Amino acid sequence: MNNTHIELRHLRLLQAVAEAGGLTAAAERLHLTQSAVSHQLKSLEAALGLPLVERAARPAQLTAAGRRLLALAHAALPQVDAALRDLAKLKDGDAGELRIAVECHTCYDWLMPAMDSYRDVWPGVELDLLGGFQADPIALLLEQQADLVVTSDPTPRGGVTYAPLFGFEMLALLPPGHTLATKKWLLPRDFAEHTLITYPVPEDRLDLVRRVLAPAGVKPPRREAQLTVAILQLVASRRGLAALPAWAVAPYLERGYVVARPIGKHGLWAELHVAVRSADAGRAYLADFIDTVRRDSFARLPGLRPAIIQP
Amino acid sequence: MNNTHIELRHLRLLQAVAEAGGLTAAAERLHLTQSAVSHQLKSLEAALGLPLVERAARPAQLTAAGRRLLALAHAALPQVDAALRDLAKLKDGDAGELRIAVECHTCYDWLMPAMDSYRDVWPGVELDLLGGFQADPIALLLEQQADLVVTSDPTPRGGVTYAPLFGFEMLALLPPGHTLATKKWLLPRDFAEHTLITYPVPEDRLDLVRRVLAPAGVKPPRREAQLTVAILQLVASRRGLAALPAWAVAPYLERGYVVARPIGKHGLWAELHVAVRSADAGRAYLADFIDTVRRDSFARLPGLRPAIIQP
DNA sequence: AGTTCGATATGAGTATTGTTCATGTAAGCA
DNA sequence: TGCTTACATGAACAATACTCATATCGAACT
Repeated sequence: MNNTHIELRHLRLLQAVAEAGGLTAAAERLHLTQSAVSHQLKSLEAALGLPLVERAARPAQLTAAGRRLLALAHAALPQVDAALRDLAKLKDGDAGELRIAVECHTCYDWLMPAMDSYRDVWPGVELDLLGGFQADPIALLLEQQADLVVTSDPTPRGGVTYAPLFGFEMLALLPPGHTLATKKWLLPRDFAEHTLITYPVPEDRLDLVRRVLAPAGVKPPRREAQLTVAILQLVASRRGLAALPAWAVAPYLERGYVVARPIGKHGLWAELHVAVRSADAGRAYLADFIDTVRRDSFARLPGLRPAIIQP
Repeated sequence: MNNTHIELRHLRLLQAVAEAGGLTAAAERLHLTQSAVSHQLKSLEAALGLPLVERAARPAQLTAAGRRLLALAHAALPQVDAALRDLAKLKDGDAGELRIAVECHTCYDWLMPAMDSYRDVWPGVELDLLGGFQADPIALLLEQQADLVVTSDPTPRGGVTYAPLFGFEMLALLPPGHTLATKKWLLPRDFAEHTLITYPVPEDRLDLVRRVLAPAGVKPPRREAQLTVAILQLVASRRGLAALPAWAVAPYLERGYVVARPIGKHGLWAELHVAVRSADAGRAYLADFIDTVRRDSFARLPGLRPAIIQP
């Protein structure tokens, strides 16, 4: 009689809709089509005899029934994950070594908290963060100096397996009150007359230069700074413009310290991936680290979207 | 990577296997074939890369991995049920009236505790137990005197909807040391020379008489008693034989007060069903009462099996 | 108003996966 | 050693989840 055939899939769906704020965005996160999400939600609502999502509102609002089911999802899904983790430990053991190399300056912002959550559930894994900027971190991987690399360039290489983390937007930063702040988004020529403030990395590693300015033939003067705060300080004091990931500047935007604009009409989007040795790809503690980072990032960082590029 | 596609279905399966003590028994409870259960379990084990059930042992033993997943099931499934109940309340309201009529003397044994658990989750429903033995309780249902009837006879009647509760075995009771106790099971003629002690109901309501003794032309003398303990006392003091549901006599068997034997090689099995007015069948508080009773009974009563008879 | 754009809905077709049916195999018990 | 009970297996079938292509809807902007 009360044969409501609800499944974990439905809970994950509802959670994704709530977190992503819409069916379409949820579909991307779940690696499904928008149609699949719509159909699935509809059939669930039909089975329950109750609407779960207020379709009109944006971002999509859950109904009272939807919120009750979401509460169930929040209670149950972590338990499921924990159980699967325990099973993985039963299978492969709960110890391991995980030396992480990062090729991106701002990545520490989200990597450190993610590592903290990870440590809680895999206390047996020895976590290490390799210091210093690495020119070719993938080499470290193959030389067994590192076990996991965070990179923005998932070009296939022998013996290396990539997994996508997320896509994020690079925002152009202007001092408050700057003339360009009147525009909704910036074009390559808007950078021409300004100094570009960047981390100390080669030009071909800068997405803004490589994918936007260079193709347009714009070559602004550059000035380098080591730290994110230093870059922001230089922008705020009108020494030039910069481009940083949305998540890295969100706190400064809130305080009005600098102003951000998309680069190009659709924005400049970049992605992060992790690389591991293919031989290690099956290890549970490694796979779960990647899951943890991804989950943690989507929960913590603003303006993420799923990665699209296939290695 | 860690894409273990586990679903609530799997948890319910594992719980059924653990409770029923075997794949075949679990299949019956889930209203599936044994084959389906075997396939499903196998695919789950393959997905996890771990065996969950020790097939050799009887009753089927869970492995460490199986026990971990079972723990998850015990934690998660009640939360799911609670959520579905809340949704049902959102949909249909949380109040109602539920007057229960019972046509079986021993049913109070399990009905009262089940009503107690039910009261906890549906405090808004007014529960009433109609007293006295009813000749035709279905009539009460149609006259709006009762809202739910427990019966062993689900013959279709207009305006009445039946739902199966469970099947149970009627055991013949002998005093300890009785000659018949040497047999593994009793045959109709074994009853011929003994007084049959029963509740005060017409003969055609006694399964033993109707389905076993009458067809064999055996007509033993009868003696009636109102209470279960009285019947047991009479058997123990060698005034005759009786037949009662296995669950009703289990505590007395443990203490060796009486001895029980199956009736016929395969035992005499009876079933209980509930009847509600078809107009009410959709009401959430009613449907959930039936679920509660069924769950509660299987958890509490020994030797149950799913009902087979279709109304 | 009309147009455009982003988001959701829908219907038909396909793919996947769950279930049954009909057997086969292994282990426990007279 | 047969008999019985429980589980496994493979092929056929059924259910259902997903995608593709397209329609509809609503808000924002001329």
